[in-house]
Amino acid sequence: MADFSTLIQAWFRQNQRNLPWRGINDPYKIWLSEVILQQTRVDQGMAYYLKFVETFPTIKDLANADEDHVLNLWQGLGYYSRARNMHFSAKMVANELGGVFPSTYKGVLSLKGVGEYTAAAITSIAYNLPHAVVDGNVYRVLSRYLEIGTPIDSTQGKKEFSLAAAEFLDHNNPGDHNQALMEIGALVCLPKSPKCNKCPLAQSCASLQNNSQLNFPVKSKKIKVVNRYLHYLVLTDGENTVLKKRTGKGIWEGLYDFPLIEKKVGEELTENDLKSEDLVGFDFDGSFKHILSHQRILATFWLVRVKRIKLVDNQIKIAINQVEDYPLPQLLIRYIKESRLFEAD
DNA sequence: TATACGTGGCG
DNA sequence: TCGCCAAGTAT
Repeated sequence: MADFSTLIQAWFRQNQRNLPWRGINDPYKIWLSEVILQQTRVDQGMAYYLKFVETFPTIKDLANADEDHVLNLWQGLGYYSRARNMHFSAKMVANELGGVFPSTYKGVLSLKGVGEYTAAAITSIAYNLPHAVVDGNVYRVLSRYLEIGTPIDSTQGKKEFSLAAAEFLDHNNPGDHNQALMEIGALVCLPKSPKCNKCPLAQSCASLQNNSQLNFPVKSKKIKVVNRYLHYLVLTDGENTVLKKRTGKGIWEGLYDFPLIEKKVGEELTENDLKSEDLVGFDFDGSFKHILSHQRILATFWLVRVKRIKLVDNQIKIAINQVEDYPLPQLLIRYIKESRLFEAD
């Protein structure tokens, strides 16, 4: 009987998707694709990859870009630290490594935003180095194939799955092996309804034999969701509106939004929250529920009319038809699309 | 080690 | 509607 890696690679040759980052060995583009695909589906990331490659064809182009430009291209994809870290690392490669992308596992791992998974993916695919990837797909395939019940979000689990993945690795073709395993996870060994009748590992899969597929992988931690109540102040003097860059450590760091006031449950916005002698009046202008991984945001938008806009801190004033120049959270993009205030001319 | 970090699709 | 999931990393 053919061994594990032979089976998955034969399947991969026949069934892999035709993706723009396949069949290349430019470490920069492979790096970009891997970062985009962190916690992100191919369908969602594809357009972003194409945009990035077109706008920044080389790591040097990315290094020379403004952060706002990079974040603007990333707008709508989420997990914006990926873009900030990649930009930071590109500048580091350009300025401190002579523009040469690192060629060892440790060197790649040292880049900001690159962890064990991404370092293994880049070095195995671009350089044919024997490092096994362990991602969500690998956890799912291997936990079912071997019926490993150790929680994948535990230290012990990470250790066990890394060991198992390394034992199966084809040292002659680590890149193809890694991509084949992940592709099976993405196309066949699905979380809810695995297509075991199409799986190249069906003959030897423990979960298929015992019909235990849906019991794996095991996770121990549960996500708890908290509610947040954000009141956005859309300050306008009839022509311009105030935008503010988010510099704090929290969500949407580096993106722009309106000045906002956060309230507790049941608390309402009052005129005291606005306190401007130039205040003409304010009106409710819409309310959105925005679901995030760990929080449920209830956003209320207030159209605040003032005689003239006075800027404070690092606020900037924008013409109402120029919001597209700034990277914004998806929540605000949705609001702007639905609000009459930002209609172009 | 536990938590924060986005968005969109699916059953 | 809601919880889970999707090629993880930083702190």
